[in-house]
Amino acid sequence: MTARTSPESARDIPEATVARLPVYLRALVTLSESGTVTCSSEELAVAAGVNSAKLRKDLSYLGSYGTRGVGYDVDYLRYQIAREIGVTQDWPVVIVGIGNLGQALANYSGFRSRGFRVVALLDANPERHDEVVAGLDVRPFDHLEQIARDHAVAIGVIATPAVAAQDVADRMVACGITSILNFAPTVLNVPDQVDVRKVDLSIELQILAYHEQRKTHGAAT
Amino acid sequence: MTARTSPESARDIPEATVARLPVYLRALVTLSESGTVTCSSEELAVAAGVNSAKLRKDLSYLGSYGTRGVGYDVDYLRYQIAREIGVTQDWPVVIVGIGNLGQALANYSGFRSRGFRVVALLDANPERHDEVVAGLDVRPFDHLEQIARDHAVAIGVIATPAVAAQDVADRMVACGITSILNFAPTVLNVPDQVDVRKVDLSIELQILAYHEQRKTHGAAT
DNA sequence: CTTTGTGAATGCTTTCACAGCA
DNA sequence: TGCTGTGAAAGCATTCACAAAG
Repeated sequence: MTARTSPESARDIPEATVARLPVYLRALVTLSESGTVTCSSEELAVAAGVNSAKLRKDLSYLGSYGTRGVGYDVDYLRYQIAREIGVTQDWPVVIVGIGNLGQALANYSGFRSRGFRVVALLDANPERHDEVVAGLDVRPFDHLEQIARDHAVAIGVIATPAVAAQDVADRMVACGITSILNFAPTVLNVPDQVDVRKVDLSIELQILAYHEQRKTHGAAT
Repeated sequence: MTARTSPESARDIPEATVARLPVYLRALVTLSESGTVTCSSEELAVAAGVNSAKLRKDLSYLGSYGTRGVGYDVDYLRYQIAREIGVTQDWPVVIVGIGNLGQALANYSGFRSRGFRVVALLDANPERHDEVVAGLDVRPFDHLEQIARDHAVAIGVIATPAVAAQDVADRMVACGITSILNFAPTVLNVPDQVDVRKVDLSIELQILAYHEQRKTHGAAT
């Protein structure tokens, strides 16, 4: 029953809205870079691929950042959303499992430009410890504890094979990491206070296959 | 009560359920490989990381494949779900954009083992056309039309930079591809009959960052 | 007159709780 | 008895439609 004397963004934002805020932020960055100063909810909605009623409802959870009859100031709204998400600061991140996918993640420039900094790459396989990926040494998994402490890492990325993922998650949790992005195709068991998000490439394809099957089934002409 | 003479999988399955079927399938494969013959909804739910009421409700949309008092036959249910999703057949897939991520996807063994076959790798950059990735030649993007026709490709994967993604999507649609998995951080505009699913790595991290920010803020005890 | 912000209505999803069957 | 399958209830999310504000 935490009595929060809340500073101001204590409104609780629905999960569905939280998941869309980064999309709005991306659209705003694009608009800003193209020199757009002001935009209506309709324009931003199109850029973000949602409908404008939903966009306005989502933004209303953050506060009243628009002007009636005019729209939103692109840079102002961009800042407010970035602040709400928490990407005005930089988040240190470790990636564990430097196979093909781990390397791709390490090289992904989109992280750095969006508030994340990869501080270490770890792999259990000693043969990889020679390598340098994306300008970082690949280090032994055992270094996790020290790295997590030194850099105050709160977010970990798991890109190992499925069998290793639970062990890695356990070790991350033991090191005080409380947010995990899991690319391994397995369910992770973690304590309640730890957030896990999963990205499963083949699950996404399977969802597409389901709908595809339905299409070719029904109409054919 | 519905008197269904219907061809059999004509029930319409809620989208939220469709998205979980691949997770159940994966859990069933694991159970099957570990020699489990029968499992209760509770056991399967734990393996899939959901609660058992949700699992049973989800399965009820497919039909009555369990036995009261006993549970589910692992292999039988596994087959029924695979059939419902449409992964008893093989789906030919093309990957466009063979950078770090595209290479990782091309090498990902989880596709082949789960009903998908990568039939071609395409890239617009001529410098890449020498390379062989995952046993496949990297071919010019212009070959898309012919490849799509020859292999009856229905599913395309976009792993290009954001600026190229819409063009690639347009070309895919023109070639008759009706399902797209998009890894580029941009919104795609496609006709209604085309399904798009997106995977955005930095959006996932941003969602974690939002919750992380809340944790370190509020309670400490 | 334009466009936001938001109650109210609608539509989905999850959870409950128990009847029905093995 | 034990566990599935499912109506009914509760909880979320989206959409509507309009009052309020500039």
